[in-house]
Parts: sequence; structure tokens; C-alpha cells
Amino acid sequence: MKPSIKDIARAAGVSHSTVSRALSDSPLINAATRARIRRLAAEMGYSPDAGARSLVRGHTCTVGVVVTTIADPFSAEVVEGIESTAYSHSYSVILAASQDEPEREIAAVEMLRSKRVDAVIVTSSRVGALHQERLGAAGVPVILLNSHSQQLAPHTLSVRVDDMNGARLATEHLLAHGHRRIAHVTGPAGHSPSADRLAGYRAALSAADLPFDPALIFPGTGRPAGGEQALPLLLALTAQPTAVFCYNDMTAIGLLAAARRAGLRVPDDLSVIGFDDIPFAAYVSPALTTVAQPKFDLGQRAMDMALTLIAGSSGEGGHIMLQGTLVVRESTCSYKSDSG
Amino acid sequence: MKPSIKDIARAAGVSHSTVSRALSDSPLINAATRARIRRLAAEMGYSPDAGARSLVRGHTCTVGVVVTTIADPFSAEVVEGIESTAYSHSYSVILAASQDEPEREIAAVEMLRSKRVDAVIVTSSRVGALHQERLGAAGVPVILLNSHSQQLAPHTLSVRVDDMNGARLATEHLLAHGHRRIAHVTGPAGHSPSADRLAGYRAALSAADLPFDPALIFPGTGRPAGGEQALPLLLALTAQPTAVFCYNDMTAIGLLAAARRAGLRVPDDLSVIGFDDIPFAAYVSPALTTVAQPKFDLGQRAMDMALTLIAGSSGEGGHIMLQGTLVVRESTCSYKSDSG
DNA sequence: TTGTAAGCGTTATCAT
DNA sequence: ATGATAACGCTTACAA
Repeated sequence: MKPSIKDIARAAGVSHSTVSRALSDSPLINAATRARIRRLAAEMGYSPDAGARSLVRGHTCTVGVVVTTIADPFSAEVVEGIESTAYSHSYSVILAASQDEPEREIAAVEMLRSKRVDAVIVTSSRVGALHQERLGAAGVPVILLNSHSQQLAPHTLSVRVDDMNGARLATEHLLAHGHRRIAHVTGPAGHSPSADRLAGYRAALSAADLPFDPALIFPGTGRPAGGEQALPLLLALTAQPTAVFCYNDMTAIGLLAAARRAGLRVPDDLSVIGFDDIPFAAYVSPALTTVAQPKFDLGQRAMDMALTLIAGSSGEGGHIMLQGTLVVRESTCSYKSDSG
Repeated sequence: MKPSIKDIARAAGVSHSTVSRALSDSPLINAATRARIRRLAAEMGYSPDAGARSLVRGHTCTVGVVVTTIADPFSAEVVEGIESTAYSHSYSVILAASQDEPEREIAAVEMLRSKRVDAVIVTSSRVGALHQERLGAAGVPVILLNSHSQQLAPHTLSVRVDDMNGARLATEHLLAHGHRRIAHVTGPAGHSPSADRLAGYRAALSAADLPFDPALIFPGTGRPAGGEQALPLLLALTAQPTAVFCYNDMTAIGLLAAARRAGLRVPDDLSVIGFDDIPFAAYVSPALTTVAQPKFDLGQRAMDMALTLIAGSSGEGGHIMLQGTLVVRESTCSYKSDSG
């Protein structure tokens, strides 16, 4: 049914180690027998057992990836970047979703450990230090991708985007267009990118000698609903903001939809800027101005780092920080005191 | 470094088989030693080697999933459905992207075979019959999800949405609103859902005693660009259509963007309907009327089928067909001879 | 160039 | 209740 090298050996009248050598391009084998065995193996539909091989080789050529959810345009592109570079190095990826529950994230990592993956990449982790402690100690590189800064100890590994600077870019764009009352809808509470983006927003404000007004900060969720819920609050302000910087594109898109329903014109009545540059940012109306994260790159760099560490096994620890870039589309414009 | 049961056995002063029994809740073990061994295992940071276990047990508790690309809102939700139900049955998933290249799809399946996954789920496959031949014969269930109908032989396994009926629903919705000249932008050529949706469109037309006009059919790609490119062609027609049924939401969203740039009002000047109901369909402007595919369900059912087949090992072959549902939003309205 | 044998970390079948 | 021992499929010294 599933032929092993022993079955092929029997059919070829050789020992199973000869078959192993023939199949793994060993130099110590006669070209003729090699060819004969390979033909036979193909005929019999042989497929090497990766598990058995890993047992003796000591590595699995597999990496584990844990995301909060796959059904999110941001994660999806990051995973695409990981998978793509894994593929080109003959690695495969085991994917697990944590649903943003720490215990489930831990269970996933434990499963990956059992599966003996050669490295683990965890995105948006809130408990990355734990994995580092368990896996890192066991010699398995753990790479934290866009994860909480508290987890980013010096002996830890990480790849992330510069959230603070990206947020500064977004805010400066608004500032440069004359906006002075700029609101901000945050991401999920307790998530570090959210804190970093808020910090970038504050930094830009302060660099422009503008005061920080807590009344202009609205709590979001990172999902469209967060933006939708923020809009009425924002409109209820006596001194209304003329622009809003949203934690991410999904939030901005939700806010855009709410603005449309409220009869508010974007960008004329309100400029809106997001973060991420998810594929659909270009297709909403008005097309969303945003700070593009190098999503595919993020995944690629994380996988590259994993590969390097697997090869060198010298877990030195390193941090890669990529920069986001401002993408100006139609949802932002200059502030006009007389709207229209 | 990575303790095995032998290391624990040594530390506990017992044989490795006793450790194995202690750790796997065997009834043939003294409660006290069991507790002692488990404590020791925890202290030493033991993690069972899933590969070694699989070798003797004969299964890996892992399924392989191959999609064309992960960075697609449709696939992403399907995979989420698969992963989620896999997780709740303690299964893990190896994910591979084929980039819609048959050879890469084949390579991915071959890799999965080597990894000895207990089942394989392939979405949008164009060469599913091949996998069935190689893997199915080897006793590994292969489930085709939304794959080409040619691949769906009776001894094959599949889960899919009723594309033809969904397309009929979409077209009937337009018909019911008085539209008579209804254009259609197809999906990627040679992809069977595209053919099925075209067939559903034709069926609805013919049921309404309307002639099929090939001039109203425009080739798309399944991506926004397909819709964007189709719009000018559609406008160039002397007898312009009053509505258009798009292969999928991404196509419709592209077309919506092009329409906006062309100063065309949707739905007043042109009704637009999509297919899939991706998360962003509700957030474009106007919100997209579409036929919702039960994406998460599709993944869930495929995984359930995999689990059943793994348990029963009686590869009987089965086909599950789920229905899509019409979701009316704002991009479609009744036909008015005097537009506006 | 090939065969023999040991070993990877488990589980499972024997004894004891 | 526990300990030897074989087996899973493979790679890799070590012999021949």
C-alpha cells in the first residue's frame, strides 16, 4: 500500500540502505543501480516518510506560524510572505489561529513544539516571552512578528513595523494639510501597536507645538465596528475635529461608512487616514489615504530570520524594524475653514 | 536539552515503557508512580515527539490544506473554517499555496504526502483528479473544495457551493427589478466556478424568456482589475446594459471603482451585483448586493468530512453542495427607463 | 560499491 | 504494576 524503502529493496534485490542511498543522491552508489532503484521507486509510488526522516535527521523542515486569525487581510498577507519564502526553501508551514486568546496561543505553540517544528513565528503575541522561555531554551527559535514591545527583550527575536514612526507620518500628513484638531481612534486596548501608534500621534502633535487633547481620543477595536461607533462620538464634540487618524484601515473603513450614512463628506468635511494599506483601501470611496505596512516583507523577513537561525543555530537575538510609507489617496485633503 | 521518555525514565528510576504508560493515562500503572513521573516530566520540560508517535501509531493528526493564495478574503475565511474545526478535534493543519500553478499544486500535495497528513483538502483545484489517483489510492482522503467540476468523479470527495444556482439567484434578483439588458463579467477563464456561474446566468435569462447575448459577456479575472477593465467595454456598447452581474465581489468592487471614476451612478445608472460576500462587500460605497457563500461552513464541512473519512477509513466518496444566499444591499435597484 | 547494524522517540506485545 | 523487546521508516557509521 505505502511502500517503504524495505519494499523497494526487496523488489530490487538490494539492501534497504542501498535504496536509501540511491534515493538521497549519495555519492557512494553505482549509477546503474541508482537509476534502477529510482525507476522502481517511482513505479511503486514511493514517497519518503518525512516523520521517520526527521527522527534521525533532527529537524523537520517545518515552521510553525501562529496568527490571531487568518480571516484578516493583514495577517493573510503576512502569512503569504512567510509561506512563499518557506516554499522556496523547501520548508512547509503549520498554521494555527489563536483567536487572540493567550491560552489558545500557548496551546498552539505547545502543539508546534510537539510537532518539532524548526522555528516558530508568532504574530501579535501578547505572551511571546513565555514561548521564548520554553522553546527558545529548547533551541527552537521563536520570532515575534509585530508583537507587544514588552515581549521584545534583548535576547528575543522580532520583526516588526515601526508603528510609532508610521503614526507620526500619518499625523504629520494631516498637520501639513493645515489640520489642527485631529482625532484618533485607537486599536484594541492593551495591544502594543495601538499604544505605539498613539505615541506617534502624540509625538507629531508635540513636534508641531500642538497640545494633546484626550477628548479627541476614541477607543476602537481594530475592526470596522470600532470606526463606526467612534464617528457619532466624534460628531458630538462641540469643537469638532477636521481630521481623524485611525488605528488601522478596517477602523477607517468602518468610520467612512458611518460618515457616509451621516451625510458627512470625506475628505471635505472630515479627512480620514488609516494604517496598514490592506488591498481594499484603494477600493473604498473615497480611496483611503493610509500608511502602508510592508506586509509580505514582514513575513518574508521573519521567515528569512528563521532560516538563518536554523542554519546557524546560534540564537544571538535580533530585531528587525521595517518602515511604513505614506500612501496618499482621496480621503484626506487640506483643511478649509469654510467647508466645501 | 530535549528530554525523551528515556531521560525521564532514568531520572525516575523506571523503564521507559512505564513512563510512556504514565504519560498516556494507561490503566496499567500505579497511581503514585504515575503522579511522580508526570511531575518529573513537567519539571524537565518534556514534550512528546509527535513524529515518533506517528511512526508507530500510523497517523499524524494533521491535515494538509492547499489554496491558490492565502491573501484572498475568500480563501482566508475558508481556511479559518478548516483550522477552527481542526483545532477543536486536536488536529493541526499544514498550509500550502499553489499560486494557481498546477505544478506547484502537485508539488504541494506531494510534500503533504511525505509529511503523512491524514487527509488533504484542496481548494479551487484544476488537477484534483491527479491527487485522487495518487493519494486516494494510498488511502489518504482527498477533499476537493470548490474545485473544477470535471474533477468531481463519483468516487471523489467534494464540498462546494452551488455556483449555478447562486448565479441564478443573482440574475433573478436583477430580472425581478425590471432589468432586461444584464451584462456579466466572468471569472478567470477555464475555472469551473466561472463556467457554472455563467451557466446560472444563462439559465435565469432563458427561464425569463430572454435571449442570451454574447455581446454582454465580458472576460474578467476574479480580481478588481477585471472589473475595472470591463467597465469601459460595457459603456462602449450601443445598447448599454442597465445591470451587471459580476463573477465575484472583487470584480464587482473593481467595477464599482471604475464606475465612480467614470461618473456613473450606481445603482441609478447601473445596478451591480457580486458573488461571495467577502467582508468588505458591506463597506464599499454603495454597499454591494451579492450572493453570500457560506465560506466558514465550506471549510468546516470539508474538515468534518475529512475527520469522518479518517475515522471510518471507508472512502465511499461523497459530495456536499451548499447553497448561497442573496444579500441585498445598495448596489442594485429597480430599472427606471428615465434614469434618476 | 554494497550490506549489516545501530539508533532516532515512541507505542505495544510480551513476559514477569 | 512493571520491565524487556520489537517495531514503525529512515539515515548513517562501520564492515566487507
